[in-house]
Amino acid sequence: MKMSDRKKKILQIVVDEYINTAVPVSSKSITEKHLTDVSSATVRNELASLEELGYLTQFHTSGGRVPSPQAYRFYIEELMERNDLSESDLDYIERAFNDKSRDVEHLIKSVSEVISELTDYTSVAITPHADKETIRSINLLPCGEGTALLVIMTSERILRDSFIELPENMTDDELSGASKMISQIFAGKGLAEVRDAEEEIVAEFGQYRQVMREVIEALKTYSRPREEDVVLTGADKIFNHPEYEDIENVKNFLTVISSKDKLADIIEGENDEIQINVKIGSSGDKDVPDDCSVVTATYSAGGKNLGTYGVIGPIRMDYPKVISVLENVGKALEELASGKKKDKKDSKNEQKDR
Amino acid sequence: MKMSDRKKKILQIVVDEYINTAVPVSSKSITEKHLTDVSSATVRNELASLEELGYLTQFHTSGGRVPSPQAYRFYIEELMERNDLSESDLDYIERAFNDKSRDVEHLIKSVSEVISELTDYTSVAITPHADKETIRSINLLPCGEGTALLVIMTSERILRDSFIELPENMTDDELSGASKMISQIFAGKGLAEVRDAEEEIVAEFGQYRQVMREVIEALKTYSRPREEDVVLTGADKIFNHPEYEDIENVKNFLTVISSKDKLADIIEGENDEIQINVKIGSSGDKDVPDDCSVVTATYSAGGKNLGTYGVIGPIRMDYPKVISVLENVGKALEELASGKKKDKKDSKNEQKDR
DNA sequence: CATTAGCACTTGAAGGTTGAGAGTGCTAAC
DNA sequence: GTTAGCACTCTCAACCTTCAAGTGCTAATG
Repeated sequence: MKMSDRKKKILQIVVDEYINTAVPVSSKSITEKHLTDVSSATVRNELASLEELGYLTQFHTSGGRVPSPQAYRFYIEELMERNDLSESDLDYIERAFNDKSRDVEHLIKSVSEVISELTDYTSVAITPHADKETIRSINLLPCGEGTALLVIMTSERILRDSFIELPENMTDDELSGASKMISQIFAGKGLAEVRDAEEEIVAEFGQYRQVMREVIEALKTYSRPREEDVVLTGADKIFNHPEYEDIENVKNFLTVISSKDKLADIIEGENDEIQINVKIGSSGDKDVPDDCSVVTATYSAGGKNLGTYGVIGPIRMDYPKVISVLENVGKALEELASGKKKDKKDSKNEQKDR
Repeated sequence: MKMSDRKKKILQIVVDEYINTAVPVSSKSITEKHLTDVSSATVRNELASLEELGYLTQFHTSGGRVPSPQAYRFYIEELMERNDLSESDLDYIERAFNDKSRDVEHLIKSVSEVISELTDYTSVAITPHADKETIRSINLLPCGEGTALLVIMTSERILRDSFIELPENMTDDELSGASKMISQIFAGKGLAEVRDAEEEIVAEFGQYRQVMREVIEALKTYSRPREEDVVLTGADKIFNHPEYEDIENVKNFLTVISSKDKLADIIEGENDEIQINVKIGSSGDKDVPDDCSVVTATYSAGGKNLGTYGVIGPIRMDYPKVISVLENVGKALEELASGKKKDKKDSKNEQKDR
């Protein structure tokens, strides 16, 4: 059955209304507030039909109707009206990113905060996956007791959280020599590439074979997002939404967000080329709770991936608002990145508008 | 009024029982399970007296009695019986710390996990405060686009999360020069000392004044614990305890733990010399929720501070278990630290037993 | 043939009643 | 000082009733 325009209109009203009020919507309320030119009986017929099509559900026969996940998807695809952010919201974004963006790790935190604050949902962010980046240089800094700090500069950022064990009696000078040598060999190679080619590389390496092996070992820890790469902000925001008066929902939610591993899986989706990605309920096979939606966006500026950001919250989410915020934050980041580069080096990035 | 031995005994029974069952305890249950040689009426008299003394409270006249915060304090001071950990728990601790303790940041995570797992409460940990440490060396690594990574080696560990902005056109060689110079001047000084002496130091510094200023600026961020220094594990564990069936309690709890700042304040107490520290309810003026207890321990080995660890949970906490776990984890850490040092350098740390 | 008025029907939420069960406080006896 | 016994209080669950909301259906209407 084809959806008539009126059906669409009614579905849109239901979703809008339910998002705003969290109360199942009745035929009467529709005719009173939005569709004053038909009677509630007519709307009832349409509602019954929409229910048959799988867009609406009722908890019990006298309780009004609630959109199904399918309805939300349709709503986002075709029905939703973008509403612009308020002046104050735009201001807030403007002021939030002045010069904090020194590196991805810091940036990610403030962006995540902004998103959570403006949307009133819990925000999750994850740094871009290091695997695809190429190594620019490798530094080994002595730090006493036979260990060294490994600092890897990649094309995109700095990785600095690994320690390696040194052979006995290695002097600082030898370490510095090894550091330079390794750096030269790895420069220009991809992180994943080095990890996988392991044996050959170590073999052709003489004196510093052990150090080399340790370095490669350390590189392996970057194949998965680390805990530090996943940022969570505003977990307590869920209590602003009535679905979380129910302890079971809170339990679900908290269980998911207390594992950074799970979080990483959830928001690190296939959203490489897609700008904004919406997962509703258990749509995917991932371990998103049935009653949650996740909206994510991957930002990049000047070819540089700036991470994936998103919100996680109830299915009854204010999608227009969330999507607006994500879009506007994205714009602001692009401007910041390209503007900054221009200031410093006269970059050739053209402004991207959508 | 002086507490008779029997009163103490009864109070102990009440606290033990309530900790285990979470159900208000009645005079009858006491005489049935523990004090079989007196009648329930006698116990009732004692209970009434204990209530008058402020150790017990009743919700309603027929609901059995519940220990007050005061009772828990007394219990911990005088009544509690330490029970040894089970073999499997000891094993678990044993296996948990093999060679993960490469540096405090990593150590803190695994220790926190162990504590949460064994106690079944949410665990919080915080790295030692950098302020008291002395600087061993300072390294500036170039990382493109006019910025440098600042790596500070202190007496205790490595701080490596700051970036500083470089003057225009500074070459890598110049940077390396500045790095060495700054390192020499700061070596041996305390972190706080350098921060506070700011102006004098900068003044007597010539060529690299701007870099210097940036370095000091960066040092300032270590005066407070950073988000990365606070680790939270097992937040979802609270649902294993019946007090958190109540949404209000969950709300309180989640609000506190979702701010790393607040968490830091809570567990970073005055427990410098005290081994184990227990805060019950709103005993202090801190922002511990009224219905929460916090038990913390600060570990050190060989004069090296290893951080503060603890659990946060309901007032009705299994103190004997928690304290045992904290003690045993502490022992294991000491052994690990001294054992390791012995392996490597034949350290002179004598084994500390208690 | 789509629309509508009208009405019976279903359901949950709120409020009240009741009885059972638990636990205490008190008193009088030992 | 201890205890048996009993009246009293309070909660909890079950049950009922009433009320309001909202629907589905039917028959009338243009």
